[in-house]
Amino acid sequence: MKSTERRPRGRPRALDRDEALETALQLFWRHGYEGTSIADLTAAMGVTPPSLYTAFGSKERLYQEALDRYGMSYGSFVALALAEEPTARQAIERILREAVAVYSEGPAPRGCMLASGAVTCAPEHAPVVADLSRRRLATIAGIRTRFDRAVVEGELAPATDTEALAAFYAAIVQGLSIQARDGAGREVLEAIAATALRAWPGAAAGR
Amino acid sequence: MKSTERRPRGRPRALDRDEALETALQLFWRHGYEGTSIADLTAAMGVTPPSLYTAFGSKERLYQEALDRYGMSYGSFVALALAEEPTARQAIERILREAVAVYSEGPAPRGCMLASGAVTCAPEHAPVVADLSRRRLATIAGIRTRFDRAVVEGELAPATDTEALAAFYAAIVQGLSIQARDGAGREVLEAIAATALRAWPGAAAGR
DNA sequence: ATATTTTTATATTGACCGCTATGAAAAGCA
DNA sequence: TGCTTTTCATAGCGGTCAATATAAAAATAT
Repeated sequence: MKSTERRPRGRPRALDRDEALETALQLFWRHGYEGTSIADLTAAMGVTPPSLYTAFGSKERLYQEALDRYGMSYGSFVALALAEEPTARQAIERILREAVAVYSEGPAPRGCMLASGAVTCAPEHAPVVADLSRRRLATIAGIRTRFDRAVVEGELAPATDTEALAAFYAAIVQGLSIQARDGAGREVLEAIAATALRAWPGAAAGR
Repeated sequence: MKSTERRPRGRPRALDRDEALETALQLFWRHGYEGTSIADLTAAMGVTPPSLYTAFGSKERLYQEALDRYGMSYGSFVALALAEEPTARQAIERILREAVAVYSEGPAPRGCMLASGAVTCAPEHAPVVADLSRRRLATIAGIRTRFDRAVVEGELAPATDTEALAAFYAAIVQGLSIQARDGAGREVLEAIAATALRAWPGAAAGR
């Protein structure tokens, strides 16, 4: 019996916090931080501004929570691949494969929420840009750490510039994100990924 | 003698159109379309709104003119490299080299104005996004055309997927742009470019 | 029943958005 | 010296921005 969950004191909230956060994620993903207004958010959630503010505090904090949620759902494939795949090479292959799938999904492709979110914006929103930048750098650092492990395990040569290699594959993912939003076909995106794998250390280049 | 230039009838304009356009280019480059307000623009130009509107029509048209100017100045190196370099390979090398230099320039790196300009934004500004997308696609098409020529000239194998190869190097440039804005050092950016060249058809991959 | 607590909706807040109506200022033309 | 033409600065247009003051509504607690 779950009767241990006592109802709190006041009026029960009509807003499903989890559902509302998913709605915010979708809007921010498609239109970015500056391109999504509080009015857009409340209309899509079916609530009024005060409900949104008591639940999430501010637009900026709501955006950060949406980014967290993205990292634990649509964007989780990167960390999962790095942790689960037996080799760094296989991890990168899976990351590129899944990036193509996620970024080109739906009638209006959305790319990567981190890469396409808020690269440029007004000076007063600099904290948002800095936060996004930090998240992108953290992703690259994660890839690099996996490459360092591959060096220790003998998969990659000791002289490998793991920082540069991680930055390279991150650049590919960022390029995939932009071109997906530009409407590039899945075949083109897959071809970009395949070409990027030709740069893998020691790999034989194709024709 | 250049006396053939008759002064027009009315009050002479205090606004130097060329100088004002360069100012707009810089602001739009740093802060994007939505992140730059008319007030920002007029303040930086040292004029009042009516002067800006008589000279450029609207914010959207000013942005387009700024993009045109970018393509003929800071961004011209792509078309120049494609036209001037004797081989496609040398053209790509030069594009990557100059992209690193231009994107990481200055105290606050600006990346590529086309790649970082307005990937996501409010639905009402969809025409701006579409215009930028069109310019990015045109750049890729230009690279692809150069690659097709390289196939005809025997530099690249007839079976080369020139569309995919062009999209790949465009993705690298887009990734360079984002990471430059994120503060990546010049060495990292150069290493990304060097890694990308390892994917060149027939090239021997490094360690 | 009454009090307490929390969330809700209504209605605004001041600031800023892109843009423009109005009329004065500055030039050439007669 | 007018008269015409064009650009200029002042001031403000309606609209939207993110965020809130206020108070009614809806639950538990006493």
